[in-house]
Amino acid sequence: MTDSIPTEELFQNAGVRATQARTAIMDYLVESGTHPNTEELNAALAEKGLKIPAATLYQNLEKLTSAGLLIRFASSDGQVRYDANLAHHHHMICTVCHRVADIRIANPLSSLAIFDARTGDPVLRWTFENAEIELKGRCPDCAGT
Amino acid sequence: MTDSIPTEELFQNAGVRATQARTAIMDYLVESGTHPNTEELNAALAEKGLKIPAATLYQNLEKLTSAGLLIRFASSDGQVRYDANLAHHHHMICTVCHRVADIRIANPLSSLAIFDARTGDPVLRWTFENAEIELKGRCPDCAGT
DNA sequence: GTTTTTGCAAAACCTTTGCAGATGT
DNA sequence: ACATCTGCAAAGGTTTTGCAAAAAC
Repeated sequence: MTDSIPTEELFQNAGVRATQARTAIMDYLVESGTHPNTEELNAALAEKGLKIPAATLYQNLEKLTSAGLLIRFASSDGQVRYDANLAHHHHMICTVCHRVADIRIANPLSSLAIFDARTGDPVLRWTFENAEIELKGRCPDCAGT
Repeated sequence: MTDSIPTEELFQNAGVRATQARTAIMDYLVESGTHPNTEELNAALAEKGLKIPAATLYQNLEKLTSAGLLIRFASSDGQVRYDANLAHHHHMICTVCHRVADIRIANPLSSLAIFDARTGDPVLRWTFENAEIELKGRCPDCAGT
């Protein structure tokens, strides 16, 4: 785990101005470690007393994403989500409480036994670049229920 | 590979009427083995001379999905896509030509070495249900370029 | 003949854009 | 002071809804 760099400094290094809305968005994503969509993000900030207009929110998310301070991705349900964890990682999603945990999978891609789903033949002639893996299951709190 | 069941029969078993648009959608997805979004699907059917209004297309995709004849999923770019391959499988996407291949991964979930991306600790206390894996790389045709 | 589906038009929804005033550097 | 950002209003694109005519069973 890396030491956290102050948000101000992050913004300065990236050439992005430190405005109230922007700082709040970034801080929330870093501190909560969550992966909200715009609606969830807006709700979370509203609870903290910060109402950000839709246009401003979208503009900031675009800015922070293109500046490389956030990652934008889509979960398998199609929701566009934002993530302050820039290191390559995967997600594990609780099917009960929908908690999302960031995970690292140590197995190398080359250890995967990949077959063509139609023919059953091994898939040999592709070159692999990366994988996005979404695991679903029950988190410790929900596993017992 | 299972033998293909006639579309008419599939519809009858699922209690879904066999209309022209619906049959064309289903046949196209089965025959092409592709995973189009609505726009691509509409374009493909238009090329075959079948122009389906947006409302009808959406209604049919919803009907076929809820009847269990199609699977709806979102690729990591956020596009909602439809798939007539009902067997559990994953996708491998060419980063050059965007071809999508259906793949099966033989390794059991339990063989994955999963660590918490924040703490580095092994993730032990979750129960796993399934995984959605999207591999990216280059297909045989594009690997050489 | 009854129920479902089509396909038009309208509505709802999410995201982007234009721009004047406010804010950050 | 200058460039950027905010936030309102308006536009754009996609998906859903209402409903009368058409088609399927």
